[in-house]
Amino acid sequence: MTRRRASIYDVAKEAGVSIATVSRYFNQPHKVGKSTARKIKAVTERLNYSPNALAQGLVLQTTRTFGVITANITNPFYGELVLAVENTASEEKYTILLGNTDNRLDEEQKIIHSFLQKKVDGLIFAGGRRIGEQYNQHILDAAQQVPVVLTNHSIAANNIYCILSDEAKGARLAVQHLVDSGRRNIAHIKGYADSYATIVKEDNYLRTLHQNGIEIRPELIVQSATDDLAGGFHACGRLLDAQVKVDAVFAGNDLMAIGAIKCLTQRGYAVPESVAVVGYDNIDLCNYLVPGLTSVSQNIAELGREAVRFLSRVMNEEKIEKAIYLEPKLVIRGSSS
Amino acid sequence: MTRRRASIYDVAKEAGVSIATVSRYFNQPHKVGKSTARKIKAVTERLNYSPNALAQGLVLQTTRTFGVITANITNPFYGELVLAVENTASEEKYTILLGNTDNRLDEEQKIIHSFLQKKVDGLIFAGGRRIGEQYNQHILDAAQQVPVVLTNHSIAANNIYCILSDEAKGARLAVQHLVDSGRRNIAHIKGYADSYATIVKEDNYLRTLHQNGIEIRPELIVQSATDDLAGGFHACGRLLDAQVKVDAVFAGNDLMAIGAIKCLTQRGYAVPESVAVVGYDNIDLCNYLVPGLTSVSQNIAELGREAVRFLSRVMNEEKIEKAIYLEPKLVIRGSSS
DNA sequence: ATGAAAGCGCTAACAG
DNA sequence: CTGTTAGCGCTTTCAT
Repeated sequence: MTRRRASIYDVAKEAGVSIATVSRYFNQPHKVGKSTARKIKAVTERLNYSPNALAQGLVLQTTRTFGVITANITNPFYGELVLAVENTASEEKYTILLGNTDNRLDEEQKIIHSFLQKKVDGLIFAGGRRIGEQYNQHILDAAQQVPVVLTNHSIAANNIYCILSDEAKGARLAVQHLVDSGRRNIAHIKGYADSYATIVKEDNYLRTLHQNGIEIRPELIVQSATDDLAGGFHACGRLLDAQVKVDAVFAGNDLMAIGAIKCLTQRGYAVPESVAVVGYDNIDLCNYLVPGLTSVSQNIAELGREAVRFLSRVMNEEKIEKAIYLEPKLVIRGSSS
Repeated sequence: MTRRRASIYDVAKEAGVSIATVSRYFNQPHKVGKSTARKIKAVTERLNYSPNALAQGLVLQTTRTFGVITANITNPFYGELVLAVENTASEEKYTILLGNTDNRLDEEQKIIHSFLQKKVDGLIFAGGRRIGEQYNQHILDAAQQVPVVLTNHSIAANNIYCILSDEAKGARLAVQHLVDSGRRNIAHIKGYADSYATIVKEDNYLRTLHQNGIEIRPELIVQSATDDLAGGFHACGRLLDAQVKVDAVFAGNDLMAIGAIKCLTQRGYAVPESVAVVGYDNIDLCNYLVPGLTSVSQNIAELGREAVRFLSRVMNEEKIEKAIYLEPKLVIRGSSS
């Protein structure tokens, strides 16, 4: 049923040449005689031969495989990111191993370990990272063995490359927009407390309010248990339970924003009339919600493309910068105007 | 910077034993003496050694890697499916390679080829497959080498296993629900014309109308160019342009339904008051839309889990059925009542 | 309980 | 232009 595939020996024997010549036929065709090449080609096709990547990997010390580690692939933000990564990788003849951490450190460690054992040529951490030494150590360890790319997270170390969209600016754009629309009671739904992105966003939420001379009210900042639909929904519920005056919500990402809108609507608040909502990430879905969701665009496709580029340039031993920055952009839709 | 990792030889030398013993320590620990084991353990930790999976794969003829091929990972349906697959695979110590075909046959072929070359132990096709011989041939070829699992698509052949949710029944549930709610002008937005799922759904849409004595009007069936948000939006636009009387829409999947709702709302139709909308897949998002989206549930998590189970049971040479069926379930929400 | 050696499939000197 | 051979890192008989 699953019979052994032809090996390079089978091809060599059938074609009446040595395995070295067969190998050359695939890797340095110009070094093979015309007629020999023809023979090998014929046999290759007849036997449906193609080189065993495991054996190649063993001798070449490269697998043309990248490991992609994501927090939650069901979040379209990561879906779009992984898509871009896969597409770019595929163009450059790389393949990707996908791991999902579910935001759990032990899972992440297991995945890294298994990817390294499988000899990936590089690792891409697709966002969602936490801050704190314990979260960095195994990244640093991994970087001892393969180049590592971090998206929206920064660790300064050898062999670690970062792609940062300026989330500080993004958060300011979002909050300033709400202020400019006349909102003064702007709540903030935060993602994971110890995530880099969360801290930056909250910081700039506070900063922007302050700059506009708006009083900061701690009760307007709610922590979401998870950074997804359910998280946003429940966080918003707690906000409203507290009976504070709210006329706008800035959520840490689009899913939480959508969850918040659901909650607001259920409780009779009109969006955007009584409460304006702004999300973050600008996933494709924002365009198709009713009303459309105002959000901060991260240029997800470019994020993914650059992640792969970093790695493949390291592979090619090109000289490269340690980090690049992508500009965020506010996209205004119906949920806030 | 990326220095060579310790090999089994390094460990053997440091521990003063042969490589065979080190290998046994990892694979058949009971065959290794207590004190020898202690020595090896110490060296292993000091050298941070772990076996090279490439070399293991080469000799063991198994990689503990499955290839997962998806049409469009940004669709949360596939996201949730891949999540379930990844989780289950991880539990069973497997790792997954992810490929995205973007619904293109040539891409699919390239991915299959590359996965087989990397010696995956099995292949999972996560939905979105087309009908037609040219779409089946390379699946059949692949099944010559590794077990193949198809979700929501059926090919009867050796080494191919199918997980089918009864989409015929699902479609009937959806349409019957609309009929029962008093709708008589039920439109259908179809996905890719040559996809198995599309054909089954349209067929049962027609059948259900017929059984209820409702006249079938071909102009109520619109073909979407892509089975995503934009596709649903534009297909619905064409439907409305035609000025036909419509009081309900059954879309081939949730994304198309969401796109349709956006279109309807933009043009002043109230959902569900003037037009009811039902989707398919019941992605998590359905719960959080305003109004909630009525949809047919596929039990995505079970779909993914079973896919991996099939493969791992084949690996363990267990006897297994060729196909299993999952029951669909209608989940009624605000978009239709 | 342990070691020697063959072999998994391939690439890259090196020699001719 | 082509063949021989060592070696990538590992598992597994077969001896001892």
